[in-house]
Amino acid sequence: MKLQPKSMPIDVSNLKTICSTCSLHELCLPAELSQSELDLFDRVFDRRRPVKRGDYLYRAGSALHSLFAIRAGFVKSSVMHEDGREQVAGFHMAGDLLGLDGISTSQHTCDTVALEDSEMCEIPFMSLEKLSREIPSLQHHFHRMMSREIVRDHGVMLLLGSMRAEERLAAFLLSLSQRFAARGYSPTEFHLRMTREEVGSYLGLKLETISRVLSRFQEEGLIEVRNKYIKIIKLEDLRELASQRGCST
Amino acid sequence: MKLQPKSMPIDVSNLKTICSTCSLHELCLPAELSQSELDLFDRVFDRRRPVKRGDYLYRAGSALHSLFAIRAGFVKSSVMHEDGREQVAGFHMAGDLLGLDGISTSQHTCDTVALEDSEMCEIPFMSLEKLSREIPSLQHHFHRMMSREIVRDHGVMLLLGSMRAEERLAAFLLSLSQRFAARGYSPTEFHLRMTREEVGSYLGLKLETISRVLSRFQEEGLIEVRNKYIKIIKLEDLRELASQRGCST
DNA sequence: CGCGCTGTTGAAACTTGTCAAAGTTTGTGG
DNA sequence: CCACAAACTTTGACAAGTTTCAACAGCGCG
Repeated sequence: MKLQPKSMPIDVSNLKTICSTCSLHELCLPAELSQSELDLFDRVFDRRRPVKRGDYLYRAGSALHSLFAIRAGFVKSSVMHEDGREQVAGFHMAGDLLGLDGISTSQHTCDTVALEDSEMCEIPFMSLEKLSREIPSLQHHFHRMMSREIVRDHGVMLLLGSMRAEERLAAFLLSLSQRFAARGYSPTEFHLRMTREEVGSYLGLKLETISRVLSRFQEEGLIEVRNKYIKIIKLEDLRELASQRGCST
Repeated sequence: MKLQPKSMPIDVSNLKTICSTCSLHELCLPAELSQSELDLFDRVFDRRRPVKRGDYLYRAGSALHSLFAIRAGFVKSSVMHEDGREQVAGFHMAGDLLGLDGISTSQHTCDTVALEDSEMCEIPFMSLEKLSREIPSLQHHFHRMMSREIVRDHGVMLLLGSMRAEERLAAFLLSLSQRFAARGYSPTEFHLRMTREEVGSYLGLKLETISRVLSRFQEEGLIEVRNKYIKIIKLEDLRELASQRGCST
């Protein structure tokens, strides 16, 4: 049995940096730009930055300089309690835009760390604002991405506020499945990049509960679990469990 | 004993519509604009719209036309489950900007309804985008307001994900207190505009739990409760209960 | 090859939800 | 302006779901 998901459809090492050739540009900030706009965009944002597992993109309290678009990899952002407890605020993958929390006060309010070796496009925020004054479709798309973040957060609030453990985990798995699918990976087989504890933090549950519910799902034949490997067997049943109450990780 | 909070510091009936004379413009979208920019802003956005208690500003699924800045009043927004359950996503008061969720897909994703007679400034979104291309400080302030919404949502996620009922309610009361104070009302005496059920929905708790915790707070002398009237007696103790884990309603 | 981190599982404790009943306030129509 | 109905709130007893504590197993990195 094959335990690894399909190999990555993007060969990072061969990619040119610029957006116009990036296979993500449909998902990412320059979506909807015309070729000439894209060229302009490229001229302004040509920074590419690899980050290793465990590297922080930014930390709560640090000044906002740039937003980061994920070119490849997997990232977690979390807010800290004063007492040291961590609440995971989101998991992010290729095409997602990070750092929006920092615009409000020009200081980041959460920590963002790579859960696997990743590659970012760094987008100086001042430049983005300037350029988006010149390119209306860029401006609009940026607004949509911020708004999408708000909608996503509402989904999480819904999940945390009114779903039981099983429902939360089902919604979480479905959300991952959809997001992987949108990026060309298998929607039914994938590796979790995060620990049970991080999943639990995100879903407002303890790691033991995550472990138990995953085991129960497996007993019921909904999924197959082996460590971080997940195979979704009965997608429809999972969907029913989550009651379609959309959550978008 | 006086059970009513101070009368409103803003006499709505005497206000002119335009932002330049609005006592909220420090809190609201045109914050940071110069006088000439403000005049320009006024020329574009002079719509003022009263809404009665129970009126919807917009509903999930409806097209985004305008954002709404609250001039006066109190508003609730909520997302609906398919099964009919409601999750309150936020409570909003004077100076808050509503409708940001609709930018993502040009369709609103939540319902927004007035909890008391209120007055809105309607801001056509297309015009806002256009104007913010011309006025960088407006553009930047708009971005900050969207970002603030994201930060606020993270605070709620933290609250829902890792605080117990008492902590959640303490944080909620403190947040209301701060927001009233910022608008010139008493930070220690106010009327809740929403029902226990709505508070519960927002905090991920049942209405009975809200009622019980409020009673317990009263027994412990932290607050005085009479129906919707709340008087905070031991602000510091409440703060400690909430562990300062900031939530911004 | 072993130590540490991660994950699994069980039993007991705790928090919150559910159900039910009664009291209170608010709004409406006469 | 009163009366009644509807909506909201409080409180208790009990049930359910989740966490806590603890022990142990497995995997992976050095």
